[in-house]
Amino acid sequence: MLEVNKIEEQQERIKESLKKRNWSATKIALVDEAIDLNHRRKDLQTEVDQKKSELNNLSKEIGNLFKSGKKEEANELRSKVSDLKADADEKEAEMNQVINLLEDALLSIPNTLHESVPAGSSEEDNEVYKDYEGILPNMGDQALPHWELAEKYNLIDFKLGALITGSGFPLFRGKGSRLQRALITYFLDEAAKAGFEEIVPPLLVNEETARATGQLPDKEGQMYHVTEDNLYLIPTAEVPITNILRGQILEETDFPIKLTGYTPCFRREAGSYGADVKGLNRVHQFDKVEIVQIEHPDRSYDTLHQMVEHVEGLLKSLELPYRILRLCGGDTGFTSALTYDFEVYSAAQKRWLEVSSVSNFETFQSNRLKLRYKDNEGKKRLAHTLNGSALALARIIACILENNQNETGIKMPAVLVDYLGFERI
RNA sequence: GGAGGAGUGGCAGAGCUGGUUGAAUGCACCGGUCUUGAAAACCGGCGUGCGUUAACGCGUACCGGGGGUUCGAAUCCCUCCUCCUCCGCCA
Repeated sequence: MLEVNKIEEQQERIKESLKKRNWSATKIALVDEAIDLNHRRKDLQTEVDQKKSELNNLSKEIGNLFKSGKKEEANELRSKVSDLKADADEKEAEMNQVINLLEDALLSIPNTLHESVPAGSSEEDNEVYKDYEGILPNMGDQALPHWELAEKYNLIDFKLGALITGSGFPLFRGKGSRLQRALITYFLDEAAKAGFEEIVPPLLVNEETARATGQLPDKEGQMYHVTEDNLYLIPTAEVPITNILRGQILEETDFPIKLTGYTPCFRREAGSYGADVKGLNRVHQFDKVEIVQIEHPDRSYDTLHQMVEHVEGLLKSLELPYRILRLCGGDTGFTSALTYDFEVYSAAQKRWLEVSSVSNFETFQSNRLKLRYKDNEGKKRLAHTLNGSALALARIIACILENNQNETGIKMPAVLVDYLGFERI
């Protein structure tokens, strides 16, 4: 959520950013509405405070009168105060109404984009920030897509997953599960080497937590909701891990805070269909190692690029063809100011699959989180939050299987061999 | 799940027969005096949000969250959450 004061100060910049996100003029008017509501809120606040002040003074007077035994006078004043009170209550109710409207308006305005974000409406307009440097593998027509390889070598059973739960819940087995576990451990080890503290967070979160990182209300329908207890299954480890810092006031020397965690991620993915959801391309449950950083505003973009490098290092070590995209305005997430996506080339499907998304949220999350730090002058300021997948497993597995296959089996990336205990499937 | 107890400022800990209590006191912290320096001692300061102000400041709200009673609530009532103790159940 953007800070109200910032909206007023930077309204032109914010409106430009909304245009980049492909917002219509009528929707952009929301910014003016928010500013207007904020003015009304301030006016009402002043009025309410005044009335309350009056009320407080009279109440004190009544107290004093009682104390000094002037009961009649006290009672007389008491009846007079009632009207004033009703008046103040009414104004306060009005103010609360305005606050709610303002809140709604603020919640529906996405983060302000970084200046480097290209304009555009959909993924077609994303900028290739770093293209693949080699020649894309050509496996020929006999190459099998990963779901066929998975069946051939008994690695993943999609039918069993569907039987037990439903489609989009793959069941890994044998060397398939082993590969899964090897990747998780490898990614966590690499994150640890890069200085990230490992976290095992809860997989269900409450409403407040989901709100603080911006999943609510924006992605309400994307999360599985346990209504009985009003808890949500996490769509990413970002949610519980970033919330670790909720409400904290940091010292400048605490930066950077680097956290990582492996969790399964649950996503309803309502509305997806076709080739997009075939095999591991898009599933309701997948595993992911997430990296989260809390940074000083002056350094958050350097940090973003370090995180990009970290992810890049992982993909290089796995010997997968990858490219990096800078997301355009229309494709950048609601909460993000700048997002880099990583895609790996799935050689049998002959398509790029997204495996990581690295974002700087600037103060958009920390405003909701109330995550601040004391600057040199002792003033409290909002910190910047960042996160990235490092990495999301399902599609990585799809690519490893497809890209490394030949007639006799599938070769495992060298960095995984020690974790796996075998070189080939 | 059942019974009981508790949640107050960075921490500890008063207040809880409703009325200068935003909150005693101690510790911690910051500034000063003293000292060659430090410690001790002494003096002063020391929460946050919102509104207002050029600023000093002033107003308002906040004593786990929400709601209620009252002219007035940290103090009374309801409800939810969390923690502790005991019982039950259980990986």
